[in-house]
Amino acid sequence: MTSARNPVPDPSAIGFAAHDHADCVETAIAAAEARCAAEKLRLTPVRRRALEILLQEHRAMGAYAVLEKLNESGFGSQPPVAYRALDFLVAHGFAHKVERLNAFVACTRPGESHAPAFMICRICAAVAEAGATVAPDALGEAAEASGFTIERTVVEAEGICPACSEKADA
Amino acid sequence: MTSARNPVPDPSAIGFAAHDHADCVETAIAAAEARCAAEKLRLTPVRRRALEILLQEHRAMGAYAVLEKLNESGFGSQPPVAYRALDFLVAHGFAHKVERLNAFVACTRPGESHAPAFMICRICAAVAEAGATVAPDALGEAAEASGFTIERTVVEAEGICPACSEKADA
DNA sequence: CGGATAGATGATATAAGGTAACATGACAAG
DNA sequence: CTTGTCATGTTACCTTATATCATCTATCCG
Repeated sequence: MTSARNPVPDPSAIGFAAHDHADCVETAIAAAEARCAAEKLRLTPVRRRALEILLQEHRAMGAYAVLEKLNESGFGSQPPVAYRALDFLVAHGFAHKVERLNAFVACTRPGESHAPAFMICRICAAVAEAGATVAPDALGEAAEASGFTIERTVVEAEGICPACSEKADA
Repeated sequence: MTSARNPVPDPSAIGFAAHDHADCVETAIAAAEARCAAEKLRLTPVRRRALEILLQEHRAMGAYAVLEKLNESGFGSQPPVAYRALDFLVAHGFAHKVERLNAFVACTRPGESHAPAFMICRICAAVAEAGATVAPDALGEAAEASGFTIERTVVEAEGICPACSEKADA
């Protein structure tokens, strides 16, 4: 489904800007290890590999795509394997789920407090995580007024990324 | 899936507050008809019925639940029937998709400009559409800075609704 | 009127996403 | 060493979503 909309996803799809990619994978893994050690979380082989996969691909991936890669690395090939690993990563802020795409991305700001906001290209499915917290105050007020307790907020903007925008002009 | 999480959804689930429901269905349908006439949109029987269904149920419904109801009304029973009708409603702002639940709700503010924001109860799956526009400025700025063109923004807050909150206290 | 075109519907088939439930294995605490 | 907890693996299955092709209907235009 995602892949149908996105036959040739831009492999450098995150952030809409060039960056030193090789480096960021290692850094992120190291950071994750440190944090898991500190918080007594268990970054098991499957989970670690799942995070590596998301970091390496560096774009939104469906659970089944992750599963396939996990399987290539010698882990189980059944859906729950991937979903459990991804659930762990999401639960602890190492990754996010992009609801709009039913897909997952590695978090680009490990450690920071989390109300992730995404910009999703409708054409190439590239995903960028926006900077600092972006959650709307107005929503908090509305929630308070009605007695609703917010635990998590998801913000996803759909539109056109710079690259596809240029192509359209041409 | 939704129904597994939500075996007994609160039937008066929208807005977290009592309201005159019988009335609002008719009003909304009439408004939709008027707008379709004005904008030369075709509110065909299937589409109209789909909107009625969403309005009557007055909560987030999966496409297949809508399909079932459509079928009871004498329309086709295959998925595309429901998805097409729902796509039309969403495209023109008569309904919204709640990404988090893979479900659809009738819009509670027909006519107003749309950057819908939802509050979703993690326990009973009730959904409330927040009032006025709630889209975060910070995101707009981030987008502009990176050259991303926003076309639509989705805001979904997960948490606990007043009713479930009370139950938890007891 | 009559044909062309565009949009809507119907039906078939299949892809993709997601979970429940149960069995096994690793490991630390008592 | 055994009990409890958490992670993994596997089976089976359910839900959500789309592609595709055929048909129908309305509208526009000559």
